[in-house]
Amino acid sequence: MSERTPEHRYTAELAGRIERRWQDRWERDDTFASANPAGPWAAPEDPRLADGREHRVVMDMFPYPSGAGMHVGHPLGYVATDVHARFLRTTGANVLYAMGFDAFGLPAEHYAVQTGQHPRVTTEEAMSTYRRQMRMIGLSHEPRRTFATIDPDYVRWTQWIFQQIHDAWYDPQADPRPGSGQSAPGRARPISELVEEFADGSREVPGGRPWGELSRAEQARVLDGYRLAYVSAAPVNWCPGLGTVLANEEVTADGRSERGDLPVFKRNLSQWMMRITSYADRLTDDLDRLDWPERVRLMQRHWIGRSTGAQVAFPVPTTTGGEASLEVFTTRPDTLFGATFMVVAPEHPLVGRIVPDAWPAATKDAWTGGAPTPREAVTAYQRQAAAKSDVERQTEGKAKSGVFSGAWATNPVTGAPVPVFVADYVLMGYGTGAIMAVPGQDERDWDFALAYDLPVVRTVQPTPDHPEDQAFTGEGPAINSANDEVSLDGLGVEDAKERIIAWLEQTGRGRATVTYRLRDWLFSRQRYWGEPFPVVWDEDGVAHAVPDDQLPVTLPDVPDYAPRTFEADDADSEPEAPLARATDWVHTTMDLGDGRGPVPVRRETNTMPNWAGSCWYYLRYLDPENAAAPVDPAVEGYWIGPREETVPEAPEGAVDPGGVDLYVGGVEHAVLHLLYARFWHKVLFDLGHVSSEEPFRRLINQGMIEAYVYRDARGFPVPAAEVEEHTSSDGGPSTFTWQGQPVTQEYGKMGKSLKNVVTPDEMVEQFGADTFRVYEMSMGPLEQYRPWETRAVVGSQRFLQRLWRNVVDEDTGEVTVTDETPSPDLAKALHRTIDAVGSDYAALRTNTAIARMIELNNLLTKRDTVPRAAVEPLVQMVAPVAPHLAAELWERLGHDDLTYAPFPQADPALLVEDSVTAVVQVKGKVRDRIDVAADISAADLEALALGSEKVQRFLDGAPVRKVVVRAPSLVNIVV
RNA sequence: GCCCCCGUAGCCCAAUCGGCAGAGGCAGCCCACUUAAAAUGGGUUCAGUGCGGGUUCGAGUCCCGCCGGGGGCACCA
Repeated sequence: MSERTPEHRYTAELAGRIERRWQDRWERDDTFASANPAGPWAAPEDPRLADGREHRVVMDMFPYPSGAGMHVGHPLGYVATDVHARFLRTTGANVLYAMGFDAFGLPAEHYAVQTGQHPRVTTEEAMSTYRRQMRMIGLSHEPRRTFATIDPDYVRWTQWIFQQIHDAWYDPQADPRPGSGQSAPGRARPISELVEEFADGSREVPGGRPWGELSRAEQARVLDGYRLAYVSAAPVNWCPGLGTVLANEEVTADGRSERGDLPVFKRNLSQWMMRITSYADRLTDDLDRLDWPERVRLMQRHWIGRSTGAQVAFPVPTTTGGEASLEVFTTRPDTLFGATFMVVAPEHPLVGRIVPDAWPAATKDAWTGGAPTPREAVTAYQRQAAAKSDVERQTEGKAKSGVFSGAWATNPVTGAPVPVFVADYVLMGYGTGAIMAVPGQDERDWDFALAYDLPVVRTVQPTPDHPEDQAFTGEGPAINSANDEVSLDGLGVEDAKERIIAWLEQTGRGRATVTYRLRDWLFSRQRYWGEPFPVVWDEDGVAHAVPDDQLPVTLPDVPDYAPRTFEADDADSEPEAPLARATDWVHTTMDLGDGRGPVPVRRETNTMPNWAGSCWYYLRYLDPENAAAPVDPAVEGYWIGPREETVPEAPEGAVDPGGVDLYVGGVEHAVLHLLYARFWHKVLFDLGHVSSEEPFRRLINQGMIEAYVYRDARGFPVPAAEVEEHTSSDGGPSTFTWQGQPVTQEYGKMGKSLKNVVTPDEMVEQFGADTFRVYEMSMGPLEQYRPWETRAVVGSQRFLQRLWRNVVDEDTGEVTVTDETPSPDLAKALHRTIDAVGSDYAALRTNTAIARMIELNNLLTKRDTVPRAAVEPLVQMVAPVAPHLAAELWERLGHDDLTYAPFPQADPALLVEDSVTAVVQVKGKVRDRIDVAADISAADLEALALGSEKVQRFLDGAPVRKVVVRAPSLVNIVV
């Protein structure tokens, strides 16, 4: 700083002093504490809980604290929610704004392995960096509501919720809970109610034997078929390079791990699953009742992938002389007459029972794969398919391979024999794992029919211009679709579907059905740094919940917490849980409360995925110190219970699902965290623990702040901060150099390896936190991606400096405002600004709010004196974005804390104009402007416009055909 | 291949219902202050809205077709 800088100029240095002072004061005074109506913090006398006062829960997706700390992109959403929370406090609402940490997970474990420290130590360090940075930029989180997912008290309730889910089953016939907005039956119920129904015979036990005759282990196995959290040996995604199994949502389309980009293999492993598929309908339907970005709702709908169609039975003889029923799922039952062959997945369980000893007479050479018998052909094909990784299947593209099973099924509508093929383009995990192939109307089936010389029957009339050599997947009248009992000929696709389903149901050959792309959620991981399952196994191999008084089950210390990883493509490796190494911890005795007394047990050694902690943290913010429940029901109902009014675009008559009022976070969680959390929340709703049906009522995806990357001639990134720009004189594009060498510019993410990271710490140091906040908020709409440009930050600093100077003399530090009454023009400008800024804040249009405030501030700057009555409301308006500066000015202006000072009210009388400038157009082009009274009548305005000299000149005597008048602003004359 | 989002000054962005293309910021240029520079203050230049059609009295905004950028899904029967 030069000695010539005025002593009281709003510099980064002064800003820093002001900011630290107010941060200390807010902390000391507990300024941002919100009021709870019940639970351990009940404060019913708090005025904010009075009738008619609003309440709002505002939150961000909590961070996963990495050792590197935040760069300027991370706090974008945090600043936006902070601005909104601060604004809402000035409207009198009880505002809950809190932040915690998502602290379990693989990166923390990796980082810990690298640094040789326990993950808890490195995680705590990272969290304290984040806390420092969040305090530094003035986020108004409520300190007493913070926690981390690794806190034992939090883990205790995560484990408790797991047990609730484990001890529940989904009854598709059960009535929804009262108050629910569900349109169809279905609800989770306690598993004890299922046991009662089995025991008293009101529900048949699968397998047919009476419940009492089943052994403990047999009963457990039956219940596993119902529990919402269960152990299954189904094929799962095994990632040897990470040493853990992964959920479908964590595997990319090309069969690699989302984290680390390593190969993933399908393996049959015994793992914990969550029965999220039971909620598929509600998870799809209830999206309509949420105020979420359309693309996120679309992504969830696609992920759940509900499709309606029919299940149809094709009879097929078995090798033992009997008859089996090969069930297929189709979305096009109207094309059943064109089903000329069938395809089953290589893993289909029926394959073993239908493959004959010898090739039947009609077998074509191309069908056998060169094998002497069907059994050999099928076995060879199965082996070949199993050895293929998903990556290989991908690279093979759409070329169809397969082999004839030797079996002929019967098309139930035509009675014709159809050959059954085994091919890997049919997936065991979708539908029934078997399809009826209709080459005439399906491209994949067409390709297969072509490759294996199979007949094609068109059952939908193609359009005249449709090529002969392609499947026709469009709409058209049915053809070739009749038997003695039913005819679809001439019907459109929808009508044909309806008629054939009716016939199938009448004759017992099939039924309408719904199928989903969504699979159950694989919930166990082979890693150390996660929540231990609150589960032990007894000597019968039965899983038991750890009794409630022994929660939380805490992580044991192990000699080596690193996951056991393997060569990335070692598909045959076996997962190995790090907790299994803590043998003293694993083998213990426990009284399971079933009358047996203490028995030897083995602890579950898998841990939960890190999604577990983020599935319910928003609930814990509401009541973080409750020792009796995850959240007091009265507290939950107050904060996030259903509202009277629905979200803006909810369907007519919908019931509001409740949930957090504003949730801001990245779109990368569209089908992971956001789907999982919705699922848990619905289970908790069904079991009566919460009154809301959804966790997040309104969601906004904040955009990402990106940055330019500069590369030298070798393509290596150079430090972006040291690059010099050279503008060209002829208006062409700029060139860039680093240390005299030419470098290229590209646009991308901010990252350490790209040498373009800018940290909030640097920005606060150079400009102050308020300037940093104003800059981030003025860059554009919250949802937008935008490039960071450090040299542009000075614009925000100038704004705050000018505001400061409008109140405080830079040389003396004296407050200079006057008590004069603002001129009518200034008063109008002020009230228009108040009106616009208020609605902009409410709608989270902070960028335009800031532009309005700059405009008003520039107006004040031009004046010789600044009236107190004009600048005080401006200080209040600026407070959400620049809270420290505003608090300081507010105090210097002679007031107390402004956190809860009511937002300025616009005087409606000052919003209306006495006169306006009306535009007169001739044929849509502006030809004149005239000042008219704001309440001028259409007829008067038209007369004025037609009388305009300029207009007459442009009309040039041409007859007027039509005059469009939009009083008082516009007239358009058409000739 | 299918689906979704976005293209407005050199750059970031405004423009409630279809009604004057410009609120705000950066950069550039000019001026003041300064021995000078920085900082600060004042002023100012700059686009007809990616391209081509259409609807309309009137289109950045609505419709159709392209082009470019970003994202999601991808043998899902």
